[in-house]
Amino acid sequence: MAEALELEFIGDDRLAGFRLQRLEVFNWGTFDGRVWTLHLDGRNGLLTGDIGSGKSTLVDAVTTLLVPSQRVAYNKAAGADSRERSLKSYVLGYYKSERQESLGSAKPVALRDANSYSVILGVFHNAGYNRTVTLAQVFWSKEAGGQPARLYAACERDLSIAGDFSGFGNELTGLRKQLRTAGVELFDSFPPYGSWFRRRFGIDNEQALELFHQTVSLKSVGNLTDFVRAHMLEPFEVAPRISALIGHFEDLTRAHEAVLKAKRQVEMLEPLVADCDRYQQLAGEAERLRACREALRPWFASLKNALLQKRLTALEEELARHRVAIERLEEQRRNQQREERELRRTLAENGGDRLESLTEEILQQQDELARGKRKAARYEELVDG
DNA sequence: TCGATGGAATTGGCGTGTCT
DNA sequence: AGACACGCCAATTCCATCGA
Repeated sequence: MAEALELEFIGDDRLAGFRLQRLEVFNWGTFDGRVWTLHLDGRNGLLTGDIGSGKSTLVDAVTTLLVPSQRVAYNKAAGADSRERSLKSYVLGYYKSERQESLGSAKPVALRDANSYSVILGVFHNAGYNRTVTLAQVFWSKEAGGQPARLYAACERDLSIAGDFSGFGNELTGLRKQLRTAGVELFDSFPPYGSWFRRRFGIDNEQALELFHQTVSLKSVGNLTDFVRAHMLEPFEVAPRISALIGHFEDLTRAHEAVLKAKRQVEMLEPLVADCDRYQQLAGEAERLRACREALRPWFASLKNALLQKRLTALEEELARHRVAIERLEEQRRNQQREERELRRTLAENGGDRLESLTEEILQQQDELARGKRKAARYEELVDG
């Protein structure tokens, strides 16, 4: 059934942006038992085939890689009943229904059982920036009858199912370890996986993927206006938008008031700043003058010191001069003493003793004379009396 | 339109392996 | 031996879908 598919290339668009390079599926729907690869090399492709040959199965593989699971509705492209296709049906490989004789109800027949696992892998390449991103998802049955468990894997290089998603033994833990060692990012849920590849692909809006999903899986668009409204326009909530506008306006008003207040504050503070500057200048000046005043005493002391030194020198010179004068006078005195002694000696030698006795005699005669005069005067008085 | 339902995502607990 | 990362599991919450 799967072999009946054909892929032909139409046109050759400019290979800009991230484009699907290769799609690989393993145990996906009716693509059973080996790795099935679709080489697109980033070009547009036209998938043709008979009814039920697996066209939408491949398209759903791409959808599953890029769209969160709760959004995926596998029945859209096939236009079939919602119960016909599900993730479980792809993983287990339902290919027909068998009417059960005992119950009379239809039961799907699976290609695989719960012991197998499935891998879908897409390699995307951006020729403009030479970047490659591989997205892959691994599915396995956790419990019989339940929904398949899944592991999301993403890596910024070219991976393949044969090279990276096989040969790990029976346990999924081995696969986790193997992928982690190879530098592959693993995710347990879609949101982190989705944001990982959206960041790499440069898709900043989740709605873009929603639109992609809708356009991939829709066969016809009944009402274009509704379609555009539902999938291409952001939902527009008026009330919160208005309240946000009012809030924004109030914010602006508050900001304006804050600016005015700040301006007033600046105006009021500017003289203060000038005063502060003036104060600082005056304080510096006062400090400088104070230091000068402090320096006056030593300055004058040094001046006085210099003057005193000068005076000391002058006095020392004067002292020396006086010493010389004293010496000279001393010499003179000694000479005169010698002369005096010479004269005395000469005097004594030339009757000096006689002169002395004559002097004594003169003094005695003068005393005698005075006594006589006093007696005469007494006599006169008595006579008269 | 609304409640029921089921699946997906999230969160917290527990066990295990690895590294220091 | 203890700290830490990781995986697994169960309980809970969230969300989309379906049917009355």
